[in-house]
Amino acid sequence: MYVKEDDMPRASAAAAAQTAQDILAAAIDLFSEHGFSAVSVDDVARQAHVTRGAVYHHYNNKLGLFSAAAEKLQNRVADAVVAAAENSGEDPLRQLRTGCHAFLDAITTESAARILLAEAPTVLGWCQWRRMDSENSVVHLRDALEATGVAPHLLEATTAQLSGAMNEAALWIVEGGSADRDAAHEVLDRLINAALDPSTGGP
Amino acid sequence: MYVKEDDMPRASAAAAAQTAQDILAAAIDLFSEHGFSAVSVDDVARQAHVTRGAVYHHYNNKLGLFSAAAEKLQNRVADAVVAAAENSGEDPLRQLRTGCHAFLDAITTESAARILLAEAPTVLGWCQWRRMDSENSVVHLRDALEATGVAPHLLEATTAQLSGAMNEAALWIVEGGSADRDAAHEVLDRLINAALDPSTGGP
DNA sequence: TCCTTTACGTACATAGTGTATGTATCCTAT
DNA sequence: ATAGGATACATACACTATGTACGTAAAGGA
Repeated sequence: MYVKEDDMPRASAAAAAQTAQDILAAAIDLFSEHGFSAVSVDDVARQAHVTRGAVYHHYNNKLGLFSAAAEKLQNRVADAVVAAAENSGEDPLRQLRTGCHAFLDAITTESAARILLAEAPTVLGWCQWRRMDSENSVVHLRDALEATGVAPHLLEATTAQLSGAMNEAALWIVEGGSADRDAAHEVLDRLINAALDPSTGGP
Repeated sequence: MYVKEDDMPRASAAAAAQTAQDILAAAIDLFSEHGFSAVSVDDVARQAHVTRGAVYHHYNNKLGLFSAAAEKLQNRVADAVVAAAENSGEDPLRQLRTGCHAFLDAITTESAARILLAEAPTVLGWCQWRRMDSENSVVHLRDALEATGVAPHLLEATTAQLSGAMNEAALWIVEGGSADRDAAHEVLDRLINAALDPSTGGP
């Protein structure tokens, strides 16, 4: 026989939103620490002080839960990037630079790196991940590169490779220490310049 | 009751090696097409015309099977890269360039991209993957960058970000068409130059 | 106050992993 | 040559995790 721990009325609309939020927070916490497959829905439920039924009610399956977690983290990162870029003035090149460095800093904090960079592409599958990433994060990079005058036929390829470089740099920073962070930013500056300067192309 | 399809003596040493190879081939095929979690050990066993028992005998669990598959593909790619680099003469810069382009071409063929770039880091976990990748693939890039005179304090960061750029480029090529391939190679050349030329550093 | 909807909790069906066990064949030592 | 272990599988079973069907109680509008 199940007995409610707290006698607070859990079924009101506000309370329901709160439990959904609790579940999501627990999911982000556990997924970022142990990875998708090593975390069971029951684990998430326990950490959120609910049963699996509640999880399946708010998020229709385990993938939905993970997807929601990834989207939440992605929005946080994107917000930080956009805010930094907008605060850096009008020059598109300066905005690009600032945005890239802000991305590196934002994604290496609050355990976003593992979920967003390592697991999301695999767990969600490429099509869904690409769509999510394109709509939220990469699109800003693409637009910034376009604004600074990257050759149109290289725009997509440049976006992809610069994005890949930043993602790998982020994972490398997370794994290493803060000394690595400075080096990563320095190398990133070089790559940004290369992406912009046509004179450096070709052998 | 199970009846052997072929009456060939399956238990000899050579035959055992053959079935192990068959199982690995089936695993590579299925994992690359459907992904790790969507493929069951039973699926692999069926495709290799054995039972799950044989799979668990040769590879002690599902992760071991995947690990073996990844290692095999990685060796193939590494061989192609080394061969191309050695055929390109003595100049370390030319070797670096040739090797990078060879990597991009090798990893985008024979379905290595999905297993090695998308799934392996997640499935195997970062520590094991990093170790495997460092010992086989990234180490060549690192050595080549070192030979061309990259600043020591930026060597690791440069290796990571260039590697990340190439990996993302590979996934982008696989997803797109052959027109994308040319653009990817062109952008990659720019990034390589940037990694080498100190004058492009800083804002 | 009734009635539908929401928000959960519970029980079960199913699938997939790993392991224990059985058996036939190979290999080696005597 | 043969006995005895080791190898190469196949089979059966236990356990875990997912998802779903169902039950219940409270919320909120009619």
